[in-house]
Amino acid sequence: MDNELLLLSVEYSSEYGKAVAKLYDPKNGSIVLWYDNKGHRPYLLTDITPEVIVSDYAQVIQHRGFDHLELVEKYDPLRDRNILMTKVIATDPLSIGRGRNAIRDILPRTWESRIKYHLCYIYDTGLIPGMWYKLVNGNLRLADVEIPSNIAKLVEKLYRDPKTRERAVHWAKLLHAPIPDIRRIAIDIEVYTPIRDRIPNPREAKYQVIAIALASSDGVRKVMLLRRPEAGEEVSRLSEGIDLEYYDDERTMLKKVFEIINEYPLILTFNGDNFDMNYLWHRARLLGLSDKEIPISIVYTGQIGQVRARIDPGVHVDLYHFFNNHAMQVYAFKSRYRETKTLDTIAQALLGIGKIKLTKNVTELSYAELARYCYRDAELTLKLTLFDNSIVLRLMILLMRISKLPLDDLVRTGISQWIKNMLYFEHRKMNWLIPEPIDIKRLKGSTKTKAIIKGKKYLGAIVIDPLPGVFFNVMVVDFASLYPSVIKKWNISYETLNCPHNECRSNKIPGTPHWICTRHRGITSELISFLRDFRIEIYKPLSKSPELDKVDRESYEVIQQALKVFINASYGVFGHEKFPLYCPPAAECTTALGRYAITKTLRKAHELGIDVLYGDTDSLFLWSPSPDRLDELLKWSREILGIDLDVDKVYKFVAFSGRKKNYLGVTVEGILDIKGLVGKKRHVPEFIKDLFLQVSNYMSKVSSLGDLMEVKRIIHEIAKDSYMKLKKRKYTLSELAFRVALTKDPEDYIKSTPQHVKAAKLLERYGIKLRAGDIVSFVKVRGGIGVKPVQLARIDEIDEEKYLPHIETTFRQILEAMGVDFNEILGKRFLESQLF
DNA sequence: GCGGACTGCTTACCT
DNA sequence: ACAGGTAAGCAGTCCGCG
Repeated sequence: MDNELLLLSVEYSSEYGKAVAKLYDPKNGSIVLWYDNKGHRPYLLTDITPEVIVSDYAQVIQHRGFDHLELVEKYDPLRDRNILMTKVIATDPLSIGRGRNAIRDILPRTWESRIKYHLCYIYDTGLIPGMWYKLVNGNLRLADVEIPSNIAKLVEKLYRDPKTRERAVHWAKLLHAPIPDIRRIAIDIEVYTPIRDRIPNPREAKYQVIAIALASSDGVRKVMLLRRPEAGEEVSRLSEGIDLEYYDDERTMLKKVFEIINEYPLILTFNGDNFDMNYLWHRARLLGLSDKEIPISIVYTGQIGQVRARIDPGVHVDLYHFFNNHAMQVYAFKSRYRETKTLDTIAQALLGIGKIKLTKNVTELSYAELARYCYRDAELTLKLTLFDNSIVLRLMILLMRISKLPLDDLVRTGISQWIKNMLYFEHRKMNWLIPEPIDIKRLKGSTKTKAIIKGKKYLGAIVIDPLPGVFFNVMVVDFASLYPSVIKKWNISYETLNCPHNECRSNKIPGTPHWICTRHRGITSELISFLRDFRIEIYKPLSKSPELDKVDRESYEVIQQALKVFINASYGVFGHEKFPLYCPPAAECTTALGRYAITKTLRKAHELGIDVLYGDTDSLFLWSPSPDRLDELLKWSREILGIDLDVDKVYKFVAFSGRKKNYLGVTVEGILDIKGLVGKKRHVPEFIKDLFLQVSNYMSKVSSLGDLMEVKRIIHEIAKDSYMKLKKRKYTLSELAFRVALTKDPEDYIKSTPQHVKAAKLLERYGIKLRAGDIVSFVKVRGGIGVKPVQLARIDEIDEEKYLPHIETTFRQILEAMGVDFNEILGKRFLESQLF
């Protein structure tokens, strides 16, 4: 790895008027800047010929940013033909498409004119963020990557066609290039505020920065403090080994922190875009520092209120955005921090430590207290990238390589941007014209199936009605990555769907009137195939292989996770109207084929005499299938259907309540698996969850029908007990609280006012304002509007009767699975006699 | 004016 | 700013009722 540099980011330097690459040099842990040296310029494409531009659109030529015109040939994937287009080249990105009179707005039709310049530069140069480069004669050259022999063999086996194999090898290199542990520093600031609980406005930056904490991967543990007489005694070092530096002058302190920022390739913050970096920039300006002295620049993105703090020469990684990415929460971190998204909750979930709890305002803290508090935040921010062998940073680098996005863009955008960029990169690589959404819409038509849910665009998956009851020895088989597999096998892509060739029209997708191209391989189909194959055939098995050592298994696991993020969203984006390659009929075909696969398999199972108890989208629950027949079914699926069907789980028993997406099972390993039962839902009161947990524990020990009878008795006991406790007010308010999330701000509920919103509005009268995303804790009370937020309720106001139906449904779901009526266990009469 | 039947809204979940 | 399908509880409305 001599002299190799890792590409972290590509940006447009308005100072130099050209693209600049930011590369990481692991030798000294610093940033190397590289400026474009080929005179690459921003441009757009149009179908207007140069002659007509000159004659009819002279404003283009006269535009202050106009450079020149070129005629280029492009492949138009929607019409399957090569076309000539005019490339209008400008001197700067703004002239192409920002502000009044941009060239984009002069011409009637343009293509590729909304692509950010720095991304356009990546597509044209083929630079891959996250990869290693060498500086050769002033140019960046991709460093070669050695693929381990076991992987190379697998790739060779999977891909026979030489051209495809070459592409596969390229992907393998992306995934296998070494990942360095990048030197980084986390920053957190505290600001003086005269009013308690009021967050200072960074745009005004009216108050002093009183503390700046720094925690770095190379051992910096420091807090810079502004001298304030009221903050008590000056300590130079905290017992935890944190150095404290005192400054009389805020301006000097900021200059010092900027010097430190300048030295690091990666600057980590938690919400630094909106607060810390934003505040520092405005404050530094207010204190008279010049732009040259401030390594931060504030970029207002298109969206209102969305601010981005750029740092030079390093890269600013705001972890708040990354950890709020839905895909990361669901796939990579298994919903370990689903509800709230503060530094405290995320750190608590992933690191096991939270923020320091304050009882006073930061302004009232002593130097030591303030430093400790502030440092903890910086430390947590740093540790979020250090835990599990820097898994978060490793994941980011892999995601950069797959998406081709610079690190700063990657951490701030969601999966649809990642997939978009990956596909755009591929289009440009093959000299394909990137289609405009309107053209896809016009040429591909609309969806033809009817969704079950009102307001949805097309029919989705099938859920088989479960047979209520308890079943022993249940085997769950499922298709490995059903939708991506379908997309691969049936060549689904926006351009292959309803393609312009007459001979393809008969290649219908079952259950739809759509057809798929037989001439060409679809671009999205091929790309998703690679990601799918690499995950399913290579990295997932290897990550579990006992023959490999722990370090290898772990690194394969990260690769597997990174691929999963893309694969799992690969179908959904085509049904998402904001996705620039939005193509709902393509998504419709994918689900149609998913239904086709599951129904065919269901039929085959029947033929083989296997009882199917339940199924959802891509899975079937088989009741005690004989090994021969099971094997035959799996083989049939692979050979005839062409999709891998595998055994996913084996249950000792499963209890189906008769409702869809609602069952409880215990695996042969003794793991309790609960799906969709209310007792598990986040919002139900703690005391009900606890009752449910008690029953679940007994359930997990069940191994015979006799045991089930015992469970019935226990449910009776637990329920009776709970009624008594409820009546005697033995539960605390907190145990009785429902915890429901606001999906919008309270005032935005127009059509109806749900209970949690009523509670939130009551709270508002006491000056506690809840917003979208916050969780409202409320209890049910007698009189008034029937609910009160826990903060305002008293235990004697509780309306016990309103809790009974909730206890009932919780147990009913379990009891109905056992074929027992709830009233049989605890009849209504019992309740009336006992309770009221 | 009141209650049951119904629809619609909202949330949390499943794949 | 990935998708659709399902369960549950409550809000709001309609309708019939001398």
